[in-house]
Amino acid sequence: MAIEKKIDCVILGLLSHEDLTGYEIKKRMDTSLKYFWGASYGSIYPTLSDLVKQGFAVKRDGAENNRNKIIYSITEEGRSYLKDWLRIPAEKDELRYETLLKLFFGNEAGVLQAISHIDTFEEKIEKELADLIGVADVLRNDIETDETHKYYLLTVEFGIKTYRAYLEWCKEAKAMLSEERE
Amino acid sequence: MAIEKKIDCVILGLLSHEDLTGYEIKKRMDTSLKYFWGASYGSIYPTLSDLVKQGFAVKRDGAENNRNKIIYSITEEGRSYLKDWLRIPAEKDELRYETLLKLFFGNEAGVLQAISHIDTFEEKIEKELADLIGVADVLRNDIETDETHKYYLLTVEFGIKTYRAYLEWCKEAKAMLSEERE
DNA sequence: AATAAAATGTATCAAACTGATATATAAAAC
DNA sequence: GTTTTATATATCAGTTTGATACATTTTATT
Repeated sequence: MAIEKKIDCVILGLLSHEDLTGYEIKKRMDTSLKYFWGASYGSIYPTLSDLVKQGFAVKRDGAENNRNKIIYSITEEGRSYLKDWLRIPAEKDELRYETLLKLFFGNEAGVLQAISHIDTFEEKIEKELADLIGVADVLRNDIETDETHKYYLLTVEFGIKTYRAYLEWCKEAKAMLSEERE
Repeated sequence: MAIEKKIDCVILGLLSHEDLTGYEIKKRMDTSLKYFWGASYGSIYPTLSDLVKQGFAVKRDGAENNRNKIIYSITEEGRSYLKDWLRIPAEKDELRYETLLKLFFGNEAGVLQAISHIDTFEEKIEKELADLIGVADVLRNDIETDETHKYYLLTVEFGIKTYRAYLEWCKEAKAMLSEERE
C-alpha cells in the first residue's frame, strides 16, 4: 500500500481532527492551510469518493436539520495510513513566487517596474502578517484546551518569521535598486 | 492577446537573455530558477512549439558541429509579449511545504516525529543556504559586466534572507517542542 | 584502447490538479 | 420582500508534473 497522493493525506489529516463535509474541507484549505498548502474542489470531491472506496473514510448523510450534506469521518485504516505518511520525511518543499520571477527578468522592464512589483508584494505581506499575528494570539490563548493547536501555532510562527524576513528584504531590495539610479 | 500561461512567459524570459535549446531551458529551471519556479520537459517542449506557432520565438537547426539540437530565439513580438506580462502585477505567490503540512498534523504522530521533520528540514536549508551564499558572491563580482545579474542577485538575496529566518524558526520550534516534554 | 558512466538532447504520456463554472438551497442583509 | 452572501455538491477543459523512452556524445574508469 504505497503512499501516493498528497491530497489523500491532507484530507485524512483534516478528518483526523474532526468530521467534515467537502465544503468544510475546502474552507480549512482556504484558511488554516492556505499559507502552505492549497486544494481545489476538483481534487477534494473525487478524493473523498476514493477515500471511501479504499476504506480510509466513511460517509454519512448529514440531513439532520436542513441541508443535504455529506459528512465524512476517518476510519481506523485511514488513521493508520495517515500515520504511515506522517512517519516518512517530507519529500518536497516548494516555493512558486511570480513576484520573484518578474524580478528575475527585471532587466527587460527596468528599475521602476521592479520597485513597483516589490511595493505590491510588500503591501500584501504586511496585510497577511497582521492576519497571522492575530491568529497566533488566539492560538496561544487556547493552547491548553486543544493539543492540536500547539502544532498549528508552529506553522503560524513559521509564517510570521518568514514574512518579517520578506519585509526586511523588500526594504533592502528597494534601497539597492534606488541607489543604482543615481 | 491575453496573457495566459506562466510557462510561456518564463521561457520567453530566459530566451530574452540568450538563445537556448529545450534542454538548456530545463537546466536553467533546475539551477537559477529552482528556488522560486520549476518546470518539466512535459511543459517545456510543447510550449516551445506553441511559441514558434504564435510567432514569439523562432527555431533554427543547431547541428553546426555535432548534435542534432534545436536552438530557439525570441522574436520582437515575443519580447513585446514578455514586456506586457512584466508590466502587470504578480498574481500568485505560493508556498507548498510538505514539512509544514506534516507538522500541522503533528498531534497524530507526536513530538519526537515533529522534531525529526524539523531536523531534516534544517539540514536541507543549511545546505541550500551555503549554495546561495556562494552564488551571491559570484554574482556580486560580475554585476558590473552583466546588467541582468543585478536582478538575479535580488532573488538570491531573497532566498538568503528567508533561509536564515527558516533556520531561526527551526531552533525556536524545536526548543518549544522540547520544553513541552518535561 | 576499451568500456562504463554521465551528460546532452528531444519527446511523449498517464495521472494529478487548478480554476472556472453549474446548480441549488438557506441564511443574512438591505 | 428582495437581493446578496454563505453553504453545499459536482464536473470539466486545460495545465502541469513525474516518469520514462530513446539516441548520441563526452568524460571517467579500468
